[in-house]
Amino acid sequence: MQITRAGEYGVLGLLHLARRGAARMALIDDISREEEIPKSFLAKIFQSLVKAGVVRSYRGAGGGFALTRKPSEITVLEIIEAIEGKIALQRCQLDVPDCEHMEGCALCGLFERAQDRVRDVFSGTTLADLVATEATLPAKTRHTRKLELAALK
Amino acid sequence: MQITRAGEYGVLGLLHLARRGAARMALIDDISREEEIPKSFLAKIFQSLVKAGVVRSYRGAGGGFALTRKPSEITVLEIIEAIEGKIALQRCQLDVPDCEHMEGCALCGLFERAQDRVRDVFSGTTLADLVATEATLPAKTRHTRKLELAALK
DNA sequence: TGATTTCGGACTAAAATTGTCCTGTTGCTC
DNA sequence: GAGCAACAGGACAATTTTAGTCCGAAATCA
Repeated sequence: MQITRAGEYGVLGLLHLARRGAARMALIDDISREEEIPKSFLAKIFQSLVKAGVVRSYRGAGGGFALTRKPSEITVLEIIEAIEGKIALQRCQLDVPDCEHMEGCALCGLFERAQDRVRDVFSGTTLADLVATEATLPAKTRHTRKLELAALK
Repeated sequence: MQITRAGEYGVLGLLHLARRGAARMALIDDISREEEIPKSFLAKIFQSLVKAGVVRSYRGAGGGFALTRKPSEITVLEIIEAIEGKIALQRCQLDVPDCEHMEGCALCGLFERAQDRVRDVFSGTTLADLVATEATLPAKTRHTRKLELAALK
């Protein structure tokens, strides 16, 4: 299992929330429009994040989503695993023992080490870190970036 | 892109060659039987490895495959990337600029760091290392392992 | 020549990804 | 409590990727 769009969109959506300050609410509709993520797909993704306790949802008029914690207390690992399940480079590494390789499985050990490095990186990065990084980068809108890419082709 | 069976089978196949000593040849047919990998799939995988210069092929009667270098000079990274292309956690990281995220793409930077850690692990491990690791592990045949797993269910 | 073995491309089935859609359910406000 | 606003959740569908299969051709050896 790798990082799919679902995971990417999830981080992007939460990043949106993190940017607008602590407990401010936002509508799925607004997030999807501003981040250019398909609305119904994002809605589905946020359901997982609610279940995982990363965001709270408020129904009804005036509702929306808000982070349950400070951005500095939410790691990227937590977000991605809430959406995609445990990160695994290989089926070897999944919960249920499902690997039936050769002797003792030297390969599984290797995959496990690689995967642990990935988890290290993701667990060591919070939403607050990403927001801070953004601030140091040239602020291009996603739309501008798209135009640039189109021009390259 | 993650590690698929193709990559796994490739490493397993080469490991088989590495175990039987330096330049000894082996038939696809034997490797596939002993490692329990579908033959025509493995054949296809080995074609990529030939192209990448990791193994040499000899056609005709008495032919087969042999490593072109010592197992200690062949890294797992090289094998996997020969088969699956460059390892990338996300389309962001692929050759062609294909990412069109928001401002400056803090996420892409993060994915890149994670992916670099994976490549570190794989480029730091050679076939010889894997063979050595196997020697320290309880030698179970793949078949035995399968039976154990079946018993767990 | 004939047996053996890889080469390479076309093809296919199954699974995962990436969505859409529709029918709730909840909660707010008048 | 009527009606609207917003999320919840399941069924469904299109596309892409994975995981192979198959077969004819080319090379090599005896």
